[in-house]
Amino acid sequence: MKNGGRKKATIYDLSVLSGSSPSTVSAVLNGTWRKRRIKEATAALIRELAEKHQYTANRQAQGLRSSRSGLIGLLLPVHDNRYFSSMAQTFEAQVRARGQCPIVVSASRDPQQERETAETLISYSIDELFICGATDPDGVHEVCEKAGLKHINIDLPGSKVPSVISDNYEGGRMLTEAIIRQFPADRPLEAGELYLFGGRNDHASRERIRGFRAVKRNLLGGDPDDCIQTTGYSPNNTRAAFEAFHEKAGRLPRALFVNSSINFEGFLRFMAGHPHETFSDMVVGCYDYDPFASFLPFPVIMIRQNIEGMLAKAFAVMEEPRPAPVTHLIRPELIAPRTALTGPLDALKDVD
Amino acid sequence: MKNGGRKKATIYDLSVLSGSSPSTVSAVLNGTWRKRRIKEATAALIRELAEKHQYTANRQAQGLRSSRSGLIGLLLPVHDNRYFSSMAQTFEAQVRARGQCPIVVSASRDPQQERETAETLISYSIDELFICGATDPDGVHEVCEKAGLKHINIDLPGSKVPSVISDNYEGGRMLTEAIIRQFPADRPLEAGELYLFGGRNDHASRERIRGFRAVKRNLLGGDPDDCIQTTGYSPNNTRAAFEAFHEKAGRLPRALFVNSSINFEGFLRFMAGHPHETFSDMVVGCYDYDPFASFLPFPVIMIRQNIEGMLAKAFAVMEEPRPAPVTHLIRPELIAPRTALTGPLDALKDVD
DNA sequence: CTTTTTTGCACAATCGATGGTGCAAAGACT
DNA sequence: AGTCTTTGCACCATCGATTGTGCAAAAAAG
Repeated sequence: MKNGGRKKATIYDLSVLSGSSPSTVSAVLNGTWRKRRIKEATAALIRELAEKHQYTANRQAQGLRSSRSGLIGLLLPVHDNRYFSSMAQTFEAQVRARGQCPIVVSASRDPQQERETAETLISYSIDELFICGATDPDGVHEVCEKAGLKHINIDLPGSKVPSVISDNYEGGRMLTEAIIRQFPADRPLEAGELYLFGGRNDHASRERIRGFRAVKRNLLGGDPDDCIQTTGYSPNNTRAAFEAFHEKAGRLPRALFVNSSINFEGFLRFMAGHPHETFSDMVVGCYDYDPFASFLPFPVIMIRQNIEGMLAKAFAVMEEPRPAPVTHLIRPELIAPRTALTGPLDALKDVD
Repeated sequence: MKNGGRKKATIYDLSVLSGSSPSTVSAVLNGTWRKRRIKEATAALIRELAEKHQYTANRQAQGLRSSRSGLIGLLLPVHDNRYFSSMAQTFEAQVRARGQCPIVVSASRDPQQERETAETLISYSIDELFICGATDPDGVHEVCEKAGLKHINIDLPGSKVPSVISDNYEGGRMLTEAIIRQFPADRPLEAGELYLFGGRNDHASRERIRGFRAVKRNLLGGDPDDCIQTTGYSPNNTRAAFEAFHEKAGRLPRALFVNSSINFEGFLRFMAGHPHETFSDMVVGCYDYDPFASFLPFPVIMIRQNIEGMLAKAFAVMEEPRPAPVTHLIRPELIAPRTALTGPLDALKDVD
């Protein structure tokens, strides 16, 4: 142990050791030293000492002085879901690439928790906030606005700042069409056999449903309201809806459009209580991609939202000086059954 | 907009407004005011003003003064995986319940990135660090130790501080036995038909393999080395191992023990290139639980690690004054095929 | 009406880094 | 040698909250 091994070195420590003033040390270590006409030799000495004593700047002190922290926040509904956790993974990589520190938190889709979480992040002087899948983006906006914090919406749009979201209408169309086309010409799907389950009254669900209805009407004709069951996002409510349907109709629809992978988990819970045969001839489309879901015992067509695309766009928009509060749509991708895509995990090197 | 709507109020602002000194305001707002014998009326006035002006403390300033930040870190290998994202979700809840702010970051299973990430967190003066699934826990330990940061290992053990991990040996035994018992008595599994794929030379893999061998030897007899294929954690390497096996043997083993859900993703990639029939009579056991994986077209027996249990234990150990650097084992749970468990998501209320 | 005690609070130093300002020493120029 | 520049750096206030210390005014005791 070269140094005391205990407390972290500060610019004051280096100042004493180098015989320079703290401000000189600071300038050398934060890169502004040329502007301050510090001699190359002085700088070299200080850098060497910093290295030797493993100096790292105290970010709290830096942040206090500059009212910036180097932290970039991502506010998620939940972590444990492939869509959002991929979002977190990709976000981290992009923030790191910009030399800042990502901080990812979830707020449970609860408007109040969303606002409180934003407040907390603000108290740490985060520099920017990406609001992903928020139930009340404009509520979070208020909080950010008041603190002068730059922010942007992802996945679900707000009205006060720019939003970057999945093209849910187009995705809903693609998925619906793929479901219908999955059936053979000699026994085609009929209008009463295609149901949508899941989602609630948020922008994403509404747009997906709009796409669903448009294509369904076009290809199959009629579309009575009971073909659409908005169950909310809770797996258990979704399961209950399937149970109720099955109870009443004596069977499941031949084809399902499931609003999200979280709703799909509700379907799994239903599956657990029913034998294989119940699902043997059905086709399921799910808005969201999960590799394991793609290999279930019936054809599962999935929509993979373009997470990298959305985040890249969001970062780009963030850099604009005064971006207009418009909504940018990013096209998602249709994934055929039994497809295992590569993901952020593949970027890792696998040491042994 | 009642206040200026721009900058955040500070204790100095409230000091002017209330006619008290900044230190009095500070004491009132951080709860130490009784100790300082501040009058009830004064405190009430200040609280009222704070409320009115939506005062929130600047955590950077607080942290600078106290060299604590209220941040509790969780260092993960990756986000986008159900096991680790559930870990993140549960961690968040536990930290929030303690009135602190969770900060979750990933370090890609790369020893150097692990250390650098820890350094970064330290520069923000985090108060505690939970090191989960680190490739080099003792390396991270060095960094924490030097900064005087309390820390603990989860999921993979280190030797310098306490560790709380899954009982991988017992889990490996349970899973192996369940796989073997899944086969009917009239056509039992034979020794040469049970293979283990995935994992590498880390503690978890070694213990699982040890459990696998013990049970296999006991129930089926012999266990040649080629029944164990440690492919690392990369999905693509895992896939390649399956391809190679299939190429050589002309078929897959009847039974598989897959080391983790990430390795299972490698198996999915293999599956994508082969027809259904290839898997029709096989049984797969996977160390990790994923709800979708549980419903694949063949029996999938899974191990659900007790995440809540591990974290609860870890928090408990953290509170001990000088905990011994021992490893605490938490028993995982065997999950039968076609099981959809509830998870952290179910704690959310689903508003509409 | 003093002396002692208690109450209620203000003052000022401090945490570590930053950046504006000022000033001595060295060099350039007349 | 005297004036003007340039170089190289030190000094000090500042960011917002915390905390040890000190000291008036009020209350209690004598």
